[in-house]
Amino acid sequence: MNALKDQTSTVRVRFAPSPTGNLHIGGARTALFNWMYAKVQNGQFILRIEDTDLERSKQEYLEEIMFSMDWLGLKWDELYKQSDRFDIYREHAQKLLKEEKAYKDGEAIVLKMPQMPLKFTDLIRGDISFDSSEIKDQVLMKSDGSPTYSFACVVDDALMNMSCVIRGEDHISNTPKQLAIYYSLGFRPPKFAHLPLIMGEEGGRLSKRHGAVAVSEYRKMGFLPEAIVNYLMLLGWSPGNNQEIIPMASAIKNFSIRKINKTAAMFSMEKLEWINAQYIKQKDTPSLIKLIVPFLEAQGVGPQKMENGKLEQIVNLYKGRLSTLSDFMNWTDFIFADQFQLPADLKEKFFSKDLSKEFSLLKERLSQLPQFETATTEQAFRDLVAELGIKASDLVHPVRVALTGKEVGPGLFDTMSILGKETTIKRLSEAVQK
RNA sequence: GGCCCCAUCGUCUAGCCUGGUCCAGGACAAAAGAUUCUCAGUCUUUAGACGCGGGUUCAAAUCCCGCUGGGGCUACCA
Repeated sequence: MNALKDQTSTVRVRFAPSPTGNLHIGGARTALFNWMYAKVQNGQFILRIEDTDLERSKQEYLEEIMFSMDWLGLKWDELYKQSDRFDIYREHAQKLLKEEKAYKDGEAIVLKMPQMPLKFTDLIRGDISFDSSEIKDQVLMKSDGSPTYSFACVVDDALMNMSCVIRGEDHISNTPKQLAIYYSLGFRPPKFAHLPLIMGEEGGRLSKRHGAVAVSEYRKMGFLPEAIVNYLMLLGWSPGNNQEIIPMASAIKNFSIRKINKTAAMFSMEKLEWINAQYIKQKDTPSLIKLIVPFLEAQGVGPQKMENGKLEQIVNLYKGRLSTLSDFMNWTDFIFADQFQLPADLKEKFFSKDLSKEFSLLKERLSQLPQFETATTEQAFRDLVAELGIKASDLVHPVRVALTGKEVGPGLFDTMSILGKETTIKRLSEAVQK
């Protein structure tokens, strides 16, 4: 009914990355919390590219950031680039100059720090105040005509009608400087919420020296976007019902900025992997296949090796043991490889004793089977070991090694069934003649 | 150094606002057992925390102060 009132009460939040690198996992979490907050409040989520540093900003990073956000499912309602808005910043700086709230220093325009209490109520931390006498005059426009971070940020947040600025804790100390800019410009500051930082496993802020930090790296490692998002939201927030695997719909339902905690959280690859494994197990096989195929292709596995029913059988068998999609490759390489080399250490461990008699008997029995499937191969195998008077496990392990080149893996008879009669027999022969 | 933020199991956290229901709950990791041809998975179980010191109070993980520890900022980077 009242358009103006509606306008001002609308929740508008933003994520403002700088395209000087790929989307960082910490940035992704900031984006996620902003996005969730917008969803809960039925507001808008804005993506603003802070590319005022012309030197370091790169188009490829910009594209990568948008791609990764999209991949994570964080869709934005509006998009801005600060490099398109230099005129606006210049105008506002000129205004401050005219009003003598700023002065020139060479070509640069510098804000006279007003002497006033610079305090705000952080939605997560409560009241925070600074003494403005401790803060020096702030450069607004650099000598090269580009705006500084704080200035562009304030002008944009004000002009874009942000209701709340949700960002990392590292910006707490920037807030008083920005508050001074808001007041000098005559703008009303938004609300602020400063998120706890994500730390690396050895402490300190999460950075490249701790391993992968870019969302794209996690994608390439075979993490699912749902799992990354799920893990990230658990860093500093909890739905409060002991739930760990949280579907987005229920996360949004339970989300509240008040429930975000203040403590920095250490990033744990192990927990991320566990969550990823849970999501993989939850997937139905056809969708999982779709996700795995690109990884197979990247390994040079041709489509002729991915026949419909076959791949489904394989994926079903290995689904429960995957932490990441790329794990699938490590488990199943022996299925897709034409050539098969038995690792020397395993050869030594399992075939120093002569097994040619057992192996040829097994080959004989297996080749006679009219139906080569899990149940029939197992029956044939068990009959044979009973006749030979040996323990099943005495033969199971060498046979697994012969077929897969690995000591561990799923049930032997499932493995045989996937390999098929021909390959199974061929590998049994090769193992004993080697 | 100055300013600012933070402090529950090894890690992520619930509880703290509105003190008693908490000899502190869950999850990851760890250990043990069950299942099985191995490993993984699954199920069951065990171990494991309120940083320290002062207050306030009949009562403190919860409120207050100090210390210690960790983190951030201190750029014409964002």
